Amino acid sequence: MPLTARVCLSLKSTPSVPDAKQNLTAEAWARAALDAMASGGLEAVAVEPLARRLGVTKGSFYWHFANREALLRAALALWERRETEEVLARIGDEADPYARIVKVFKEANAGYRSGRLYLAIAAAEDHPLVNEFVRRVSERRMAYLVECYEALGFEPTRAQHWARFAYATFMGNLQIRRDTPELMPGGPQFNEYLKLMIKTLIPREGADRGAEESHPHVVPMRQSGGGA
Amino acid sequence: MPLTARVCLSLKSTPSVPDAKQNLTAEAWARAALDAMASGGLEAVAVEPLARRLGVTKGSFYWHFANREALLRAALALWERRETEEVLARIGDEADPYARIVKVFKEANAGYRSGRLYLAIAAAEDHPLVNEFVRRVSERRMAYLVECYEALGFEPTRAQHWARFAYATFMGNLQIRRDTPELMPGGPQFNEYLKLMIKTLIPREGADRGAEESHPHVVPMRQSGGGA
DNA sequence: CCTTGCCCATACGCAGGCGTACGGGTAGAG
DNA sequence: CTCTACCCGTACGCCTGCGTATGGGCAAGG
Repeated sequence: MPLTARVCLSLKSTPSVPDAKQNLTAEAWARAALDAMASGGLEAVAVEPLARRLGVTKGSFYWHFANREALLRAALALWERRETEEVLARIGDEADPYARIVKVFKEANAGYRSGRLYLAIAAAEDHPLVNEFVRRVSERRMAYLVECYEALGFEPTRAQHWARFAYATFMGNLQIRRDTPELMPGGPQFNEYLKLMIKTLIPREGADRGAEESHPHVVPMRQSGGGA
Repeated sequence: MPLTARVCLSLKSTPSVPDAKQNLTAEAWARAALDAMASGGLEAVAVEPLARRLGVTKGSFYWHFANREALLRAALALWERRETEEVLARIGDEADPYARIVKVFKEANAGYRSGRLYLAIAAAEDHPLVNEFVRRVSERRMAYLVECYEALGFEPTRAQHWARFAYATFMGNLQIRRDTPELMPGGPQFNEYLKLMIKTLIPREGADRGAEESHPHVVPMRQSGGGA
């Protein structure tokens, strides 16, 4: 009954066209698991519902994975890979630390889908495996922000404070957008809100006032051992 | 076998002493449900595990509640009551809006238990019943903050922006403390962090600079015709 | 003592998810 | 054509949680 157009694609390239009913890959299961997670949390990553959604049965699943935890591990690994790759791909080539933080901000407030997924995964921090991945991703994000603030001329401690402050604001905005979207404005109001946060969370050392529209490049301070 | 010390306490007073094995009340079930929720999320609110934890069987539960959803409703109602009561009790008598926001901040960053519970409940926004309660609580909190910022002299739109900003920071700090507690400093470092957020999130209209240690009371502006 | 009402234990059927055993079908190699 | 490896369907047992039916213990009231 199945079409059986044997392709057997490796893990490095996404099929891009699911082609109705090809043979499933482990990554297809992992992607479906992430989708389910974004929708219904960790508990939604169940073998039989996923199999139904993919149009197959458990027989397929237990061929690719040893058990449910293996699927979770694969899904979380895929998520971690996406996070780091996307972040590095979109804002990694930006030299100016100010513009980097701004980009992070706009990405964080624009990509609702990835934010929702993050909240869903983070909500299951009880699970030790999940906790491990969440820790790595969060610490990496924070470290990136700390670097940005240090490149702006802040000493390490204050850079950590500002980075934590900014990261907390990202996360909180995600929560607000998910739980009470009517409290998050749209259109020009949102742009005002965004500008307020950016202006507030990226202060210039010593002087807070001046330059509302233009964000002049700040000369990074030498910080003892390493340059920015 | 049970001690059977008939007391039959009403819903308005907590027993204060569980006394080993009294007859359970509906509120005792609701409190247990909130505890389970804070630990394991919405899925942890299961009848049989809760019964085991309370030392009884399902027979007790289905005497007090019609079904699981009724327990959820009672638990969420208890949560909402606690939230509003506690907030109003602790910072309701403060006249100065600046001090009110500061108190909100310190409470939000101090009470980790209630924050964890909030995150656990908010993580189940899929559930329509949960969503309803989360919306009410969040909107009430936001409205309170908006009032504070308006009392500080901000026009409504900017007051909403600042309130949302501050609220997002609260929520984000909760997330950070839960997911990556090692990124949240303790002791004097935390006080520095707190002071930075307070100083940044409660600006004085027009002038951002000045008064690092002393926070002078700002005269609230009349906002009939629109201030700022 | 007996009745009534409150609170709970026991036992059952049902549904859904996990993991396993086993068989079948297809494609490619020979 | 046959054999083999790969991928998946089917069927089963197990566990856990939901909801119900039913009975029983205990205290208060008569």
